[in-house]
Amino acid sequence: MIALADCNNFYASCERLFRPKYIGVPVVVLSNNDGCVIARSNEAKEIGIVMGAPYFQIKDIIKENNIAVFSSHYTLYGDISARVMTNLARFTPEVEVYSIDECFLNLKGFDNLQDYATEIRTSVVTNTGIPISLGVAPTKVLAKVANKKAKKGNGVMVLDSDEKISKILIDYPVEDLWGIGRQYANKLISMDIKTAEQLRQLPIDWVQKNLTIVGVRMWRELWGESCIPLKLSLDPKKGMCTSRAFGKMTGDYVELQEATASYASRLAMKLRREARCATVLSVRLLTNRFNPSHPQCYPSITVPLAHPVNNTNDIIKAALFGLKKIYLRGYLFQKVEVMATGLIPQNEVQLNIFDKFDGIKYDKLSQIMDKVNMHFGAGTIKIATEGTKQRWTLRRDFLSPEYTTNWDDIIKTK
DNA sequence: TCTGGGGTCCTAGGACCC
DNA sequence: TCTGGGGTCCTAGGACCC
Repeated sequence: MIALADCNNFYASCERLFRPKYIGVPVVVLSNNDGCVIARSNEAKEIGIVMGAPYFQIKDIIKENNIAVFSSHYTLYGDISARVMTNLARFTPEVEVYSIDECFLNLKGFDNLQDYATEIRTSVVTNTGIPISLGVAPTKVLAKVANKKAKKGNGVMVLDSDEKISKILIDYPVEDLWGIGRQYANKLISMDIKTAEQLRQLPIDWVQKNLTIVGVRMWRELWGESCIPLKLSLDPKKGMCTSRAFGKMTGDYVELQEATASYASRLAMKLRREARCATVLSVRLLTNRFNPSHPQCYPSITVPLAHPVNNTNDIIKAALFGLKKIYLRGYLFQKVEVMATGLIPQNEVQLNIFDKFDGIKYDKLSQIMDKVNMHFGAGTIKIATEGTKQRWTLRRDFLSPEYTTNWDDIIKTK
Protein backbone atom coordinates (compact mmCIF):
# COMPACT_ATOMS: atom_id res chain seq x y z
CA MET A 1 0.00 0.00 0.00
CA ILE A 2 1.10 3.52 -0.81
CA ALA A 3 0.33 6.67 1.15
CA LEU A 4 0.31 10.16 -0.26
CA ALA A 5 0.95 12.82 2.36
CA ASP A 6 -0.06 16.26 1.16
CA CYS A 7 0.24 19.49 3.14
CA ASN A 8 -3.00 21.41 3.41
CA ASN A 9 -2.89 24.81 1.69
CA PHE A 10 0.86 24.60 2.12
CA TYR A 11 2.06 28.14 1.41
CA ALA A 12 -0.81 29.66 3.35
CA SER A 13 -0.06 27.31 6.26
CA CYS A 14 3.61 28.35 6.19
CA GLU A 15 2.66 32.02 6.43
CA ARG A 16 0.52 31.24 9.45
CA LEU A 17 3.15 29.24 11.23
CA PHE A 18 4.86 32.10 13.03
CA ARG A 19 1.84 34.40 13.18
CA PRO A 20 -1.06 32.71 14.91
CA LYS A 21 -3.20 35.80 14.39
CA TYR A 22 -3.78 34.56 10.85
CA ILE A 23 -5.26 31.27 12.02
CA GLY A 24 -8.97 31.22 11.36
CA VAL A 25 -8.86 34.20 9.02
CA PRO A 26 -8.71 34.04 5.21
CA VAL A 27 -5.16 34.03 3.79
CA VAL A 28 -3.91 34.03 0.20
CA VAL A 29 -0.39 33.76 -1.21
CA LEU A 30 0.49 35.37 -4.54
CA SER A 31 2.77 34.20 -7.35
CA ASN A 32 5.94 36.07 -8.31
CA ASN A 33 5.44 39.77 -8.99
CA ASP A 34 2.32 39.54 -6.84
CA GLY A 35 0.57 38.31 -9.98
CA CYS A 36 -1.90 35.52 -9.24
CA VAL A 37 -3.30 33.65 -6.27
CA ILE A 38 -1.39 30.37 -5.89
CA ALA A 39 -2.46 29.29 -2.40
CA ARG A 40 -5.55 29.87 -0.31
CA SER A 41 -6.57 29.03 3.22
CA ASN A 42 -9.91 27.24 3.60
CA GLU A 43 -11.54 30.52 4.66
CA ALA A 44 -10.32 32.18 1.45
CA LYS A 45 -11.67 29.26 -0.60
CA GLU A 46 -15.05 29.61 1.08
CA ILE A 47 -15.18 33.29 0.16
CA GLY A 48 -14.82 32.16 -3.44
CA ILE A 49 -11.24 33.16 -4.25
CA VAL A 50 -10.30 30.89 -7.13
CA MET A 51 -6.90 29.37 -7.83
CA GLY A 52 -4.92 31.46 -10.29
CA ALA A 53 -7.05 34.58 -9.96
CA PRO A 54 -5.05 37.70 -10.91
CA TYR A 55 -4.52 39.80 -7.80
CA PHE A 56 -5.42 43.11 -9.39
CA GLN A 57 -8.83 41.71 -10.38
CA ILE A 58 -9.78 40.63 -6.87
CA LYS A 59 -8.39 43.52 -4.85
CA ASP A 60 -11.88 44.69 -3.89
CA ILE A 61 -12.99 41.26 -2.66
CA ILE A 62 -9.80 41.01 -0.66
CA LYS A 63 -10.41 44.35 1.00
CA GLU A 64 -14.08 43.70 1.71
CA ASN A 65 -13.34 40.38 3.37
CA ASN A 66 -10.16 41.38 5.19
CA ILE A 67 -8.15 38.69 3.47
CA ALA A 68 -4.49 38.58 4.50
CA VAL A 69 -2.21 38.74 1.43
CA PHE A 70 1.37 37.46 1.12
CA SER A 71 3.96 37.55 -1.64
CA SER A 72 5.41 34.11 -2.29
CA HIS A 73 8.43 33.37 -0.17
CA TYR A 74 10.14 30.22 -1.36
CA THR A 75 13.05 30.41 1.05
CA LEU A 76 10.58 29.99 3.89
CA TYR A 77 8.46 27.34 2.16
CA GLY A 78 11.50 25.30 1.14
CA ASP A 79 12.79 25.23 4.66
CA ILE A 80 9.43 24.26 6.19
CA SER A 81 9.01 21.61 3.49
CA ALA A 82 12.31 20.03 4.53
CA ARG A 83 11.05 19.81 8.11
CA VAL A 84 7.86 18.08 7.03
CA MET A 85 9.72 15.60 4.80
CA THR A 86 12.21 14.76 7.56
CA ASN A 87 9.32 13.95 9.85
CA LEU A 88 7.57 11.79 7.27
CA ALA A 89 10.74 9.84 6.54
CA ARG A 90 10.75 8.50 10.08
CA PHE A 91 7.72 6.35 9.35
CA THR A 92 8.99 4.19 6.49
CA PRO A 93 12.33 3.56 4.81
CA GLU A 94 10.88 4.25 1.36
CA VAL A 95 9.72 7.77 0.62
CA GLU A 96 9.48 9.80 -2.55
CA VAL A 97 9.45 13.57 -2.10
CA TYR A 98 7.19 14.32 -5.02
CA SER A 99 6.88 18.10 -4.71
CA ILE A 100 7.41 20.86 -2.20
CA ASP A 101 4.27 19.81 -0.31
CA GLU A 102 3.71 16.18 -1.27
CA CYS A 103 5.36 12.91 -0.41
CA PHE A 104 4.63 9.28 -1.29
CA LEU A 105 5.35 6.70 1.42
CA ASN A 106 5.62 2.97 0.88
CA LEU A 107 3.54 1.37 3.63
CA LYS A 108 3.97 -2.18 2.39
CA GLY A 109 4.15 -4.55 5.32
CA PHE A 110 2.57 -2.19 7.84
CA ASP A 111 -0.60 -3.20 9.67
CA ASN A 112 -3.58 -1.19 10.87
CA LEU A 113 -3.11 1.43 8.19
CA GLN A 114 -5.92 3.63 9.41
CA ASP A 115 -4.21 3.95 12.81
CA TYR A 116 -0.73 4.27 11.36
CA ALA A 117 -1.76 6.99 8.92
CA THR A 118 -3.46 8.85 11.74
CA GLU A 119 -0.29 8.59 13.78
CA ILE A 120 1.80 9.97 10.91
CA ARG A 121 -0.56 12.86 10.47
CA THR A 122 -0.64 13.74 14.15
CA SER A 123 3.13 13.56 14.38
CA VAL A 124 3.72 15.97 11.49
CA VAL A 125 1.13 18.44 12.75
CA THR A 126 2.61 18.34 16.26
CA ASN A 127 6.25 18.56 15.21
CA THR A 128 6.04 21.09 12.40
CA GLY A 129 2.75 22.94 12.84
CA ILE A 130 1.79 22.19 9.23
CA PRO A 131 -1.54 20.38 8.76
CA ILE A 132 -1.39 17.45 6.34
CA SER A 133 -3.73 14.85 4.89
CA LEU A 134 -3.01 11.24 4.06
CA GLY A 135 -4.53 9.06 1.40
CA VAL A 136 -3.64 5.36 1.44
CA ALA A 137 -4.35 2.95 -1.44
CA PRO A 138 -2.77 0.18 -3.53
CA THR A 139 -1.39 2.55 -6.21
CA LYS A 140 -0.20 6.13 -6.54
CA VAL A 141 -3.16 7.20 -8.66
CA LEU A 142 -5.58 5.77 -6.10
CA ALA A 143 -3.59 7.29 -3.22
CA LYS A 144 -4.09 10.65 -4.90
CA VAL A 145 -7.83 9.99 -5.05
CA ALA A 146 -7.85 8.92 -1.40
CA ASN A 147 -5.93 12.02 -0.40
CA LYS A 148 -8.41 14.32 -2.05
CA LYS A 149 -11.20 12.59 -0.18
CA ALA A 150 -9.20 12.74 3.07
CA LYS A 151 -8.94 16.51 2.75
CA LYS A 152 -12.71 16.78 2.74
CA GLY A 153 -13.04 14.50 5.76
CA ASN A 154 -10.91 14.06 8.83
CA GLY A 155 -7.53 14.07 7.10
CA VAL A 156 -7.04 10.33 6.62
CA MET A 157 -8.60 8.00 4.04
CA VAL A 158 -7.62 4.37 3.49
CA LEU A 159 -8.84 2.58 0.36
CA ASP A 160 -8.05 -1.03 1.15
CA SER A 161 -10.77 -2.92 -0.71
CA ASP A 162 -12.26 -3.04 -4.19
CA GLU A 163 -15.65 -2.06 -2.78
CA LYS A 164 -14.28 1.10 -1.20
CA ILE A 165 -12.40 2.00 -4.38
CA SER A 166 -15.42 1.49 -6.66
CA LYS A 167 -17.64 3.45 -4.33
CA ILE A 168 -15.31 6.45 -4.44
CA LEU A 169 -14.59 6.36 -8.18
CA ILE A 170 -18.25 6.26 -9.15
CA ASP A 171 -18.71 9.96 -8.50
CA TYR A 172 -15.10 11.09 -8.66
CA PRO A 173 -14.82 13.79 -11.36
CA VAL A 174 -12.61 12.59 -14.20
CA GLU A 175 -10.87 15.97 -14.38
CA ASP A 176 -9.64 15.57 -10.79
CA LEU A 177 -7.61 12.48 -11.64
CA TRP A 178 -3.82 12.68 -11.49
CA GLY A 179 -2.79 12.66 -15.16
CA ILE A 180 -5.93 14.25 -16.57
CA GLY A 181 -5.27 17.88 -17.41
CA ARG A 182 -7.46 20.43 -19.15
CA GLN A 183 -7.11 19.06 -22.66
CA TYR A 184 -7.86 15.47 -21.76
CA ALA A 185 -10.68 16.54 -19.45
CA ASN A 186 -12.35 18.51 -22.25
CA LYS A 187 -11.96 15.58 -24.62
CA LEU A 188 -13.39 13.07 -22.14
CA ILE A 189 -16.27 15.24 -20.97
CA SER A 190 -17.26 16.03 -24.55
CA MET A 191 -17.62 12.28 -25.01
CA ASP A 192 -19.78 12.10 -21.91
CA ILE A 193 -17.09 10.46 -19.78
CA LYS A 194 -17.42 12.42 -16.60
CA THR A 195 -16.30 10.16 -13.76
CA ALA A 196 -13.23 8.12 -12.94
CA GLU A 197 -15.38 4.98 -12.96
CA GLN A 198 -16.58 5.69 -16.51
CA LEU A 199 -12.98 6.14 -17.62
CA ARG A 200 -12.01 2.91 -15.89
CA GLN A 201 -14.70 1.02 -17.80
CA LEU A 202 -13.36 2.09 -21.21
CA PRO A 203 -11.44 -0.51 -23.22
CA ILE A 204 -7.68 -0.25 -22.81
CA ASP A 205 -7.14 0.13 -26.58
CA TRP A 206 -9.25 3.25 -26.57
CA VAL A 207 -7.23 4.65 -23.68
CA GLN A 208 -3.94 3.84 -25.44
CA LYS A 209 -5.11 5.51 -28.62
CA ASN A 210 -6.51 8.64 -27.04
CA LEU A 211 -4.47 9.18 -23.88
CA THR A 212 -1.20 7.48 -24.92
CA ILE A 213 0.83 5.11 -22.80
CA VAL A 214 0.65 7.59 -19.91
CA GLY A 215 -3.12 7.17 -19.86
CA VAL A 216 -2.81 3.39 -19.96
CA ARG A 217 -0.64 3.44 -16.85
CA MET A 218 -3.16 5.59 -15.05
CA TRP A 219 -6.00 3.31 -16.19
CA ARG A 220 -4.21 0.24 -14.84
CA GLU A 221 -3.52 2.02 -11.57
CA LEU A 222 -7.22 2.78 -11.27
CA TRP A 223 -7.75 -0.98 -11.35
CA GLY A 224 -5.25 -1.40 -8.53
CA GLU A 225 -2.27 -2.53 -10.60
CA SER A 226 0.80 -0.52 -9.62
CA CYS A 227 2.51 0.88 -12.74
CA ILE A 228 4.13 4.07 -11.49
CA PRO A 229 6.89 2.98 -9.14
CA LEU A 230 8.12 5.01 -6.20
CA LYS A 231 11.15 7.09 -7.16
CA LEU A 232 13.50 6.68 -4.25
CA SER A 233 16.34 8.80 -5.61
CA LEU A 234 16.38 11.97 -7.63
CA ASP A 235 17.33 11.68 -11.28
CA PRO A 236 19.84 14.24 -12.42
CA LYS A 237 18.11 17.08 -14.21
CA LYS A 238 18.12 17.19 -18.00
CA GLY A 239 17.62 20.90 -18.31
CA MET A 240 17.50 23.91 -16.07
CA CYS A 241 15.83 27.22 -16.60
CA THR A 242 15.73 30.61 -14.93
CA SER A 243 12.86 32.68 -16.15
CA ARG A 244 11.00 35.43 -14.46
CA ALA A 245 8.73 38.28 -15.43
CA PHE A 246 10.08 41.75 -14.70
CA GLY A 247 8.50 44.01 -12.14
CA LYS A 248 7.83 46.35 -15.07
CA MET A 249 8.11 45.96 -18.83
CA THR A 250 11.24 47.30 -20.46
CA GLY A 251 12.74 47.77 -23.90
CA ASP A 252 15.96 49.25 -22.58
CA TYR A 253 18.97 47.23 -23.70
CA VAL A 254 21.04 47.98 -20.62
CA GLU A 255 18.23 46.84 -18.34
CA LEU A 256 17.74 43.68 -20.38
CA GLN A 257 21.47 43.03 -20.14
CA GLU A 258 21.33 43.39 -16.37
CA ALA A 259 18.37 41.06 -16.09
CA THR A 260 19.85 38.48 -18.47
CA ALA A 261 23.18 38.53 -16.63
CA SER A 262 21.39 38.24 -13.34
CA TYR A 263 19.25 35.26 -14.42
CA ALA A 264 22.28 33.62 -16.02
CA SER A 265 24.18 34.01 -12.79
CA ARG A 266 21.37 32.38 -10.87
CA LEU A 267 21.25 29.56 -13.41
CA ALA A 268 25.01 29.00 -13.07
CA MET A 269 24.57 28.77 -9.32
CA LYS A 270 21.85 26.15 -9.72
CA LEU A 271 24.10 24.17 -12.09
CA ARG A 272 26.93 24.19 -9.54
CA ARG A 273 24.57 23.15 -6.78
CA GLU A 274 23.64 20.06 -8.79
CA ALA A 275 27.25 19.53 -9.92
CA ARG A 276 26.29 19.70 -13.61
CA CYS A 277 27.74 21.57 -16.56
CA ALA A 278 25.83 22.95 -19.54
CA THR A 279 26.80 22.28 -23.13
CA VAL A 280 24.03 24.42 -24.62
CA LEU A 281 22.52 27.71 -23.49
CA SER A 282 19.30 29.26 -24.80
CA VAL A 283 18.01 32.77 -24.33
CA ARG A 284 14.52 34.00 -25.10
CA LEU A 285 12.87 37.39 -24.77
CA LEU A 286 9.12 37.62 -24.33
CA THR A 287 6.68 40.50 -24.66
CA ASN A 288 3.54 40.67 -22.51
CA ARG A 289 1.00 38.29 -24.02
CA PHE A 290 -1.81 39.82 -21.96
CA ASN A 291 -1.30 43.14 -23.64
CA PRO A 292 -2.15 42.63 -27.32
CA SER A 293 -2.17 46.38 -27.96
CA HIS A 294 1.61 46.27 -27.77
CA PRO A 295 3.47 44.56 -30.64
CA GLN A 296 4.35 40.98 -29.70
CA CYS A 297 7.46 38.93 -30.34
CA TYR A 298 9.32 36.03 -28.75
CA PRO A 299 12.82 35.96 -30.21
CA SER A 300 15.09 33.16 -29.04
CA ILE A 301 18.49 31.70 -29.75
CA THR A 302 20.42 28.57 -28.89
CA VAL A 303 24.11 29.05 -28.16
CA PRO A 304 26.32 25.92 -28.18
CA LEU A 305 29.07 26.21 -25.60
CA ALA A 306 32.55 25.36 -26.81
CA HIS A 307 33.37 23.84 -23.44
CA PRO A 308 30.87 22.49 -20.87
CA VAL A 309 30.73 25.04 -18.05
CA ASN A 310 28.92 26.06 -14.90
CA ASN A 311 30.93 29.07 -13.80
CA THR A 312 29.08 32.36 -13.59
CA ASN A 313 31.36 34.31 -15.95
CA ASP A 314 31.14 31.93 -18.89
CA ILE A 315 27.40 31.41 -18.51
CA ILE A 316 26.80 35.18 -18.39
CA LYS A 317 29.07 35.70 -21.39
CA ALA A 318 27.12 33.18 -23.48
CA ALA A 319 23.76 34.57 -22.34
CA LEU A 320 24.71 38.15 -23.22
CA PHE A 321 26.03 36.99 -26.58
CA GLY A 322 22.60 35.42 -27.20
CA LEU A 323 20.76 38.50 -26.01
CA LYS A 324 22.71 40.70 -28.40
CA LYS A 325 21.72 38.48 -31.33
CA ILE A 326 18.00 38.45 -30.55
CA TYR A 327 17.38 41.94 -29.14
CA LEU A 328 14.85 43.93 -31.12
CA ARG A 329 14.40 47.63 -30.74
CA GLY A 330 10.92 49.04 -30.31
CA TYR A 331 9.39 46.29 -28.21
CA LEU A 332 8.55 46.28 -24.53
CA PHE A 333 9.66 43.01 -23.00
CA GLN A 334 8.07 41.39 -19.99
CA LYS A 335 10.39 38.51 -19.40
CA VAL A 336 13.69 36.89 -20.25
CA GLU A 337 14.37 33.16 -20.04
CA VAL A 338 17.84 31.65 -19.75
CA MET A 339 17.93 27.89 -20.21
CA ALA A 340 20.74 25.36 -19.89
CA THR A 341 20.45 22.01 -21.68
CA GLY A 342 22.69 19.12 -22.65
CA LEU A 343 23.69 18.86 -19.01
CA ILE A 344 26.54 16.57 -18.06
CA PRO A 345 28.05 15.73 -14.69
CA GLN A 346 30.67 18.24 -13.64
CA ASN A 347 33.23 15.52 -13.00
CA GLU A 348 32.83 14.04 -16.48
CA VAL A 349 33.79 17.14 -18.44
CA GLN A 350 36.24 16.12 -21.13
CA LEU A 351 39.35 18.19 -21.43
CA ASN A 352 40.39 19.10 -24.91
CA ILE A 353 44.04 19.54 -25.69
CA PHE A 354 43.31 21.89 -28.58
CA ASP A 355 41.21 24.15 -26.40
CA LYS A 356 42.63 27.23 -24.85
CA PHE A 357 40.07 26.99 -22.10
CA ASP A 358 40.82 29.45 -19.34
CA GLY A 359 37.66 28.74 -17.37
CA ILE A 360 39.54 27.23 -14.45
CA LYS A 361 40.12 30.62 -12.89
CA TYR A 362 36.44 31.47 -13.35
CA ASP A 363 35.48 28.15 -11.75
CA LYS A 364 37.52 29.12 -8.73
CA LEU A 365 36.02 32.60 -8.65
CA SER A 366 32.50 31.12 -8.73
CA GLN A 367 33.30 28.78 -5.87
CA ILE A 368 34.46 31.69 -3.76
CA MET A 369 31.38 33.74 -4.65
CA ASP A 370 29.17 30.81 -3.62
CA LYS A 371 30.88 30.65 -0.26
CA VAL A 372 30.54 34.38 0.35
CA ASN A 373 26.89 34.39 -0.69
CA MET A 374 26.13 31.32 1.36
CA HIS A 375 27.60 32.93 4.45
CA PHE A 376 26.47 36.54 4.10
CA GLY A 377 23.26 36.02 2.12
CA ALA A 378 22.35 35.71 -1.56
CA GLY A 379 23.46 38.63 -3.71
CA THR A 380 26.16 39.85 -1.32
CA ILE A 381 28.67 39.58 -4.13
CA LYS A 382 27.79 39.55 -7.82
CA ILE A 383 29.10 40.28 -11.29
CA ALA A 384 29.02 43.97 -12.27
CA THR A 385 26.88 43.45 -15.41
CA GLU A 386 24.02 42.33 -13.16
CA GLY A 387 23.62 46.02 -12.34
CA THR A 388 23.07 47.86 -9.11
CA LYS A 389 19.78 49.65 -9.69
CA GLN A 390 17.92 46.61 -11.01
CA ARG A 391 14.69 48.46 -11.64
CA TRP A 392 13.28 45.37 -13.38
CA THR A 393 13.27 43.12 -10.29
CA LEU A 394 10.27 41.33 -8.82
CA ARG A 395 7.48 43.12 -7.09
CA ARG A 396 7.03 41.56 -3.67
CA ASP A 397 4.99 44.03 -1.68
CA PHE A 398 3.71 41.58 0.93
CA LEU A 399 6.81 39.60 1.82
CA SER A 400 6.99 37.91 5.20
CA PRO A 401 10.20 37.75 7.26
CA GLU A 402 12.65 34.88 6.79
CA TYR A 403 11.77 33.33 10.11
CA THR A 404 13.90 30.23 9.75
CA THR A 405 16.70 31.20 7.36
CA ASN A 406 17.88 34.66 8.42
CA TRP A 407 19.41 35.47 11.81
CA ASP A 408 17.87 38.94 11.79
CA ASP A 409 14.37 37.59 11.30
CA ILE A 410 14.26 34.94 13.98
CA ILE A 411 11.42 35.55 16.40
CA LYS A 412 12.49 37.09 19.69
CA THR A 413 10.75 36.12 22.91
CA LYS A 414 10.80 37.75 26.28
C1' DT B 1 -0.49 49.68 -13.69
C1' DC B 2 -1.22 44.79 -12.61
C1' DT B 3 -1.94 38.03 -15.35
C1' DG B 4 4.00 32.58 -12.02
C1' DG B 5 8.04 29.40 -12.56
C1' DG B 6 10.21 25.14 -13.29
C1' DG B 7 10.09 20.77 -14.63
C1' DT B 8 8.86 15.68 -16.99
C1' DC B 9 7.36 12.45 -20.49
C1' DC B 10 5.44 10.92 -25.05
C1' DT B 11 4.66 11.05 -30.08
C1' DA B 12 5.37 11.98 -34.85
C1' DG B 13 8.25 12.99 -38.40
C1' DG B 14 12.60 13.63 -40.60
C1' DA B 15 17.55 12.65 -41.25
C1' DC B 16 20.65 9.32 -41.34
C1' DC B 17 22.91 4.59 -40.98
C1' DC B 18 23.94 -0.15 -43.07
C1' DT C 1 10.53 -2.81 -65.84
C1' DC C 2 11.94 -2.60 -61.29
C1' DT C 3 13.42 1.11 -56.25
C1' DG C 4 13.90 -2.72 -49.06
C1' DG C 5 13.99 -3.39 -44.35
C1' DG C 6 15.25 -2.31 -40.02
C1' DG C 7 17.12 0.54 -36.99
C1' DT C 8 18.85 5.04 -34.18
C1' DC C 9 18.88 9.75 -33.04
C1' DC C 10 17.13 14.33 -32.90
C1' DT C 11 13.62 17.93 -32.67
C1' DA C 12 9.27 20.24 -32.17
C1' DG C 13 5.05 20.19 -30.27
C1' DG C 14 1.80 18.85 -27.02
C1' DA C 15 0.29 16.81 -22.99
C1' DC C 16 0.96 16.61 -17.95
C1' DC C 17 2.57 17.79 -12.88
C1' DC C 18 3.22 20.99 -8.64
